[in-house]
Amino acid sequence: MLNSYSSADKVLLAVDCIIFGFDNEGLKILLIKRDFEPEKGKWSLMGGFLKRDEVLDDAAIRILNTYTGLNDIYMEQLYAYSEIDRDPVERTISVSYYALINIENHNAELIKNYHAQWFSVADAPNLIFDHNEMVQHAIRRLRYRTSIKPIGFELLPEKFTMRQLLELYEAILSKELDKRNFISKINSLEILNKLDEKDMQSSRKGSYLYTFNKEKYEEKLLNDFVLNL
Amino acid sequence: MLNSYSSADKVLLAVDCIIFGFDNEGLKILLIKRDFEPEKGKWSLMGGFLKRDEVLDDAAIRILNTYTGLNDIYMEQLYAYSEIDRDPVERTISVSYYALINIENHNAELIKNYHAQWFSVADAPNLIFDHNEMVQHAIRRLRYRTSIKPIGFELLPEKFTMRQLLELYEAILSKELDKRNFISKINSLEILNKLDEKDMQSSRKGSYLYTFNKEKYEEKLLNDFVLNL
DNA sequence: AATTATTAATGTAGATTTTACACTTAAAGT
DNA sequence: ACTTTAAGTGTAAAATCTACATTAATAATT
Repeated sequence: MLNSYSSADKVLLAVDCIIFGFDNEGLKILLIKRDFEPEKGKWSLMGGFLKRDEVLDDAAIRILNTYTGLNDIYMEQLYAYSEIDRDPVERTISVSYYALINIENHNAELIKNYHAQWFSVADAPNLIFDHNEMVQHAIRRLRYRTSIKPIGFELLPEKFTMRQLLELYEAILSKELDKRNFISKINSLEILNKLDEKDMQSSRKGSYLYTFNKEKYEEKLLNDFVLNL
Repeated sequence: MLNSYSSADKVLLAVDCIIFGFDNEGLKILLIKRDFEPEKGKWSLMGGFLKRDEVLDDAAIRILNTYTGLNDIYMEQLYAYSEIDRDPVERTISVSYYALINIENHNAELIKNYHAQWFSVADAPNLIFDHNEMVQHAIRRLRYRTSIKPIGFELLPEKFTMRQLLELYEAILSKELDKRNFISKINSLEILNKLDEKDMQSSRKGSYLYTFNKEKYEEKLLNDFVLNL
């Protein structure tokens, strides 16, 4: 019988999380040093096994929480990896998820509780299993996402300057953008509130701070647009 | 211990295949009438369980072959579905795949061997489990794909008219396209060979037949473009 | 043989969008 | 008051996109 449930093989199903962060040094990913075998001591994505009574989205949230203490992070499913020997211990299929978080808001907790560490995407260490591939895949997805949905709310501090937003986009797309063109394209999305307040850290003149207009931002999350940067 | 392999739950991992076809009536999907419980007799995607020694891509190919006799169909992974009760018999996570095939080349075999049937995407029957959702998801993906990669090679006969190609795009995007603008945009991709031969079925005047330029087509498959139709 | 009917094939002007590019301004520091 | 630094701002040319109508080729009909 082709489709008998009882004769079908069962497998371990893992979830691995790619967490992107951003600070003024650029785009970062969060990695942990494995504290168990195999590959103990090597750098790795945060991963764990799906539980019997759990959906994948929840597993991703739980696993992220386990390793970082982070709560309520919206993660997006990326891809299922199934090479036979991708995990040397036992046949394991892994579904990857990615999320964007703000480094500064969470740094303290991270460092305190776990051997987790932020790395620049550009010079991250070699990772276990197929995790390097997952990261590359996630970056591609993030780039694509940037062209159809707003980005930044999750990655930037609540108040941010236009330069910070520009540099975020430059980091994700890994190319230079024209400042004036960028500003007018971003403004045309109408997702920003310009505050009266200025940030005086970065220059003598100071630069205006912005916040995201949450309603407009979320509307744009639902209704994709096309943004050619 | 957080990550012990031995204590982790194992699950059934299924693969479901969304097969798109195209003929002069529009975009179609291929469905089977389940010949086993649960939901025996209802319409369903072609699905099966991943084997222990098999990667997902191969499982998709095997399952498609099992239900249609089709070989060597390139399928693309779509998404992993994991709602707890999505399959009423047993906890099953399903990874969906989609593919594009040419209806005419394969019809005979299909009908002969299985209770498989083509349905217009527009008026397909209600499907079991979460298969409706999978189909909707696949259509969205197909639309997106159409805007960044060439399409048609897998769906159209070897020789086809510009009108057939136009109607394929219209079916996928479910909107009318301006014929002249379409032609010039497609031509700018430089993936077509115009033959000296004409198809005389469709009109008195006859319309030129085209083939895809395989090299150019495959190059464009690798290097995405932007196609605004 | 001439006429009719049908779909194929083709080009352009105006609107919109994108791109490239440089000077002035505000404020702090000296 | 002078210097320094990054912020802020507009436009003209180029490229792309859109809307749109006539002629051409052939088979079928008379």
